[in-house]
Parts: sequence; C-alpha cells; structure tokens
Amino acid sequence: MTESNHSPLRPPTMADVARQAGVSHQTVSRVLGDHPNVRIETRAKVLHAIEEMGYRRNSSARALATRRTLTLGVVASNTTLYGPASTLFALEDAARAEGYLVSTVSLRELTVETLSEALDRLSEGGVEGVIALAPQRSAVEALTELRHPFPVVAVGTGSGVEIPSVNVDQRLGAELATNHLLAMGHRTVWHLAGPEDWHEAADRVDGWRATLEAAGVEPPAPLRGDWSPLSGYRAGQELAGWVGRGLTAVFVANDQMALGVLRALREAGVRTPQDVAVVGFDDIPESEFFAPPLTTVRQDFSAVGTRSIALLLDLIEGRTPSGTSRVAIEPQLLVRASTFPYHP
Amino acid sequence: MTESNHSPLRPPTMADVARQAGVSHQTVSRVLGDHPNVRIETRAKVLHAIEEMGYRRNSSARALATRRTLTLGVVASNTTLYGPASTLFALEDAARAEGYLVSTVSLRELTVETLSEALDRLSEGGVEGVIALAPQRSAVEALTELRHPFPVVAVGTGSGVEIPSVNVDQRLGAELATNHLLAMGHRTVWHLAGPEDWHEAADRVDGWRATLEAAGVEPPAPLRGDWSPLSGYRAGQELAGWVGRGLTAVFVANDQMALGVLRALREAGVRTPQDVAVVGFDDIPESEFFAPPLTTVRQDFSAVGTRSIALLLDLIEGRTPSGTSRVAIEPQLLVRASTFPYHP
DNA sequence: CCATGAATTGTTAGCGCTCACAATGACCTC
DNA sequence: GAGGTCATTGTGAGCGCTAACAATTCATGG
Repeated sequence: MTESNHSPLRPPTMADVARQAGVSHQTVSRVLGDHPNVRIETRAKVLHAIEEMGYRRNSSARALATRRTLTLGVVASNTTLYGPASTLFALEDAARAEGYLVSTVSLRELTVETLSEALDRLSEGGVEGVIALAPQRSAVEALTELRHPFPVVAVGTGSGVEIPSVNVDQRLGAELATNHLLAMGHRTVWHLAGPEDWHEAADRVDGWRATLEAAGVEPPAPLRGDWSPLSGYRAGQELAGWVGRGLTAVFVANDQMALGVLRALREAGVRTPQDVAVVGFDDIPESEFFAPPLTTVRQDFSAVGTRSIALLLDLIEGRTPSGTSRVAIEPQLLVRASTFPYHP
Repeated sequence: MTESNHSPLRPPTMADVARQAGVSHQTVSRVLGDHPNVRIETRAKVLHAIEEMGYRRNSSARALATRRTLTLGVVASNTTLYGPASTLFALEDAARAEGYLVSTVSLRELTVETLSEALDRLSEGGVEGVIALAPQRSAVEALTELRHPFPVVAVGTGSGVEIPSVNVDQRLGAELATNHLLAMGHRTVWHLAGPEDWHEAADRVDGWRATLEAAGVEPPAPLRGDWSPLSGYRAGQELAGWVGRGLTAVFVANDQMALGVLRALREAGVRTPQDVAVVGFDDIPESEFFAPPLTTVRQDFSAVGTRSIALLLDLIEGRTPSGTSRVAIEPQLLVRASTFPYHP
C-alpha cells in the first residue's frame, strides 16, 4: 500500500500500471475485467502493480467506452415518511444486487417543474433508467408528457396508468381492512381517506366503497386528511361526534392519521376498540405500540423494490418485460387490538 | 420536439448537432457552456438544432474531459428510521443546491466489510467525495482504517473522532432533557439508553450522567434498548417496577423507545406524567400525538445536511474548511404533555 | 484604406478506457 | 517438419466531450 511514484496531481492510469507491470494497458484491462486468457503470473504482476500504485479504474472513461454507466435514478418525495423511505431502501438494495448504483433526487413537492428538473439532473448524471415514486396524480401526468432519453418505471401510481408501473394492490388492501371490520360484526365502516390527488388514496377509497357496496351497505361520505397525524386528529374529533349515531368502525388510510384519530377518540372519551374499532394502513414500526396497538395493512416494500428494478432493467436491456409491465403486489392484513369482535 | 433523422441506435452527438447547425462542435460546446463570445444568431441556430434532434450532452464524455463527475456519495444504514431518513433528505437537498448529484448506498448493517464494499462501489461510480452516516463505533473505526481515493465526511459519529465530521451536540441535548426534568422538581432522572456501540447513544448517556452529577445526584444505572419500540416496551416494564421506589422521571434516548415505554407504563397502571414523566429524543412527527404527547429533543437535520455538504465540498476543492472540520449543531428541547411539574 | 485588437469560430489534442483485430509463440497432429 | 490450433499479448482506433490554441472576421481609428 505504498504511494506510487507518479505525479501526485494525477491519479495513476491504466497505462501507468501497464508500464509498471511491464505489460500493455490492454492486459491490465483484461485482468480487471476477469478475462480468462491471462497467464497466472501476468495477472499476479498486474495485480501487484495495481496494489502498489493504488490504482482505481476511471469510471468516466469506462462509461464512455462501454456506453454503460451502471447507474439508475430515483425520483421521490416525502422521503422521510415510512412508505417512501422503505421503498427507497428496497430499490437501492435491489439495484445493488443487480450491480447498479442509485442516484436519488428527493423532491419537496412533485410538480411538472420539479419532476422535469429532476429528470434533467438525472439525465446529466448519466443514469440508464429512472424509477419515479409518483404517488400523486399530477406527477403521473407530468411523467407521461415529459420527454426523457431513458426508460422510466412509475411506482405507487395506483392502477390504470399508461406507463410501466409497479404497485401494491391498494384496493385489495382496503378490501381486506373493510371486510375485516364487517366480519367483526360492524354494520358499516367509515373511512378517513388520504389527499384527493393521491392515487393510493383514491384506490383505497375505491376498495373500501366497493367492499361496502358488495355487502349491501351504503357507504358514508369519506373524510379527508393529508396523511399527517394532525389531520387524523382533526378528523378524529369529527368522527367522535358520530359515535352513538351509527359509527362503530373506521378504516383510516394510513397509520399516522390513525394515530391522530386514536388520540382524538381517547380525548373525547371514546374507547378503542370497545366503542369504535380502528384500522390503519402501512404497518409503520410504531403502530404495534400505539394505544391500543393498531390493526393495519402491511405493504411489501421489498417486493416493490425488486419488481421495479427488474422491470426497469428489462426496459433498459430492451428485453420484453418478464410478465407484464403493470405489476401488482398483494398486501396483508395484520390484526391487533384496535379491532375487536363487536357485539351491538 | 420532432424526432431527429440520425440512426435510432445511437443518440446524437455534439458533432451531429454541429453538422446540423452548420458550425463546429466546439461552438456547440460553447453554447451549452454559456460561453459569452457566441454570436446571438449562432446560438439560436445551435439551440434550434439541439431541440430538433433532442440532443443531450453525454455525461461520461464530459466527466472524462473535465475530470469532474459532480456526484457525491452517501453511505447510510437504518435509512427507514426518521433520523437517518431526514439526514439523507437534507444531504441530497444541500448537494443539489450546490449542483451535485447524490448516489446512495444503504446498508443493512455497518461493518468493515459492508462499508468497504460501499466505498468501493461509490468509487466505481466516480463520486468526488462521500458522506458517511456512521453512528456506530465500529463504522468509524472502519472508516479510519479504510483507504479511499476521495475525501470522506462522517456524520453522527459523536464527538472526538479524528476524521472530519458533523454532529448534533448530543450531550447538550441530553443535558437539556435532564435539566428540564430536574427543573420540573424530579429528584433524579432515569435513562433508557440506545445500543452501547452507538456514538450518539454514548454521548446521550454522558450528557445525562454529567448533568445529574453536576446537580449532585448519583445517577441510577441506565437501561439499554436497541432504538425499537419493542425494546422500549420491555425496558418500560422493568421501569414500572421501580415506580414508588424513587423513579419519577425517565429520559429515553429516542422517541420510538419512548413510545414503547409509554405503553408499558400505561399497561402497568402507571400514569404519565402524573406518576412518571418521560422525555424522548428526535421529535419524530408522531411524538406529538403519542399518549400523552411527548416532550422531546429536536435535532436540526437540515443544518446537518448543509454543513456536511459544505465541509465535504471544501475538502474536495482543496479549500481549507471554512471554520473547523468538526462541526457541532445545537439541538432544541420541545416541552409537551409527557412532562409535568412534579410535586412530591 | 490599412493596421490593430477584440470578437467569434475552427482545429487539434487529448481525457482513460474498451473493443476489434493482429501478432506472437507454444503445442499438436499427421 | 509443415500446417494448424489455441492461448496469450499487443496495437490501433475510437467513445464524445472540453481545453488550448490558431484562424478568421469585424469594427475602428489614424
């Protein structure tokens, strides 16, 4: 690990290593590329020179010659929330397993402008493809109208968009939650939904409504929150007012809002689950320790990551996507103390 | 935005654009680089050709010629936790403001091997520098012994490491929390600490202990958790056993564990804050809605991001770091309902 | 009307790597 | 021992861009 004798200003090049080892630069390249036809002693000489000089292949030159950067891009927003953060992690993990590096652009808000700028930046960064976490309707629209020189896979766009996408089946999740409450003996299920322009929120509303209708129940008007505990708290205060007038069960579109709802109910003297049962969505690590522990729907973010990367790589390689280019992943219901057999 | 007439196999090059616009490739380069001495009509011609052909500069070639990739790397772990996720976001945001793209490697666990591999990958990716979120002692050791061809700034290493680093002043945070409880009238303060090999956990223990000792109080033996709500729950069960035997206040090393503690106390019939006051650390978005809302210490992750990137860029540019290369950032106490004036 | 210098544009070399192909030599086969 | 094969290594030509310098154009003043 000694320092080499080249100018300290410039890191050593492959040619420097070759000279040192007494071979051609191409042989060095072969050693680095694990090419089979290199004599064992030659390889050793080269490796020794590499080690001695602390040589590292220049990635830009390599990328220029091979036309591959082995880098993917991700555009995301709200990355401190559990869902996006988990997806991000899963994506990076899956990409790494495939030999790719991931460059991330985290936006405060997803608009045509910010998305466009993000794609430009990633393009300047030489990514071979991009995963867009585009949970809002506006983002998906932006995505379809924007021109980009690489394939893009959307995640969290809900069902029914034209671009290749990977999604957790939100309607199914809502159905699981709603059916669970009905099975517990509740006559109807109220719903605190997410923001109107979020695909996932819309799909959860759809799944909830469809399930109630299938059970022959007229769905009450859903409330709206913005995913935050505070908005859940406010909605919870409103919901508390309906207790005793037909409200016995609430399906909340995410765990954070459910936390707010629980607090509001508690403050209003409404007991969970005895008076009102509550179901959340996401299974954040905290929900198991809420008061009471929250029944919720878990999404398999790891699967989302794997499938998204697989789909994107198919697109990059020009392969026909293995399977379809609209992937749906099944969520799973977790029953905890916030729901309880209800006996009217 | 029409399609160009070049081979669909190869994206257009600068030379293609030059030909189309009737200028030399260098003029195209000048236009793209906003070089001043280009006639206005020439610029227009070039821009038109670029638009028409959908030309995009090849980042690899550019990087090769300029020796700049304008990419930074980040190594992190536990990225779905609020703290790391927030730091990650802040880092990316700050880097973007400086014109850099960020490549992230998220590790499941931080060991010499995984860290070394991560740095290698980032090196292969051509990053100009790396921010390492290295909250564990082992990671810092790995960092100091690992050789890398670019500057590295460590974040969350606590005080007193040899490498350039940026940190929230954890001892101060612990001091704020502990003093707050003492000021509320508590005779002593118990502590549920984080994992032993985490710098931040150690610093919080130190700050807590020092504050108690400064107040002339013998600190009780701290409990240990692993940051998870579950570990907090278990510790909380143990703590509940000490109620009535001198335990009236607990400083918990993070909000998630505090959540577990709250649940355990509640289940044991111990009221918060009337019987036991609880303070957390981090101010995760949920803590305001815990039962009861949690007094906690907020860390300014945004400042961490900005300062880290500034420091790293100084190192990359070979500038003397503006100020020191050990940056400490002040945390802030948020008082909520989980602490309460205590009247013995 | 030409020298003068500034503004504008073009030309030539790389940046450090991989790819395609050529060259070398060792080893067989008949 | 000629011809062929295979393993191993070297050579040359880019990849698409920027930097440095050369060349050209243009306006201006004496």
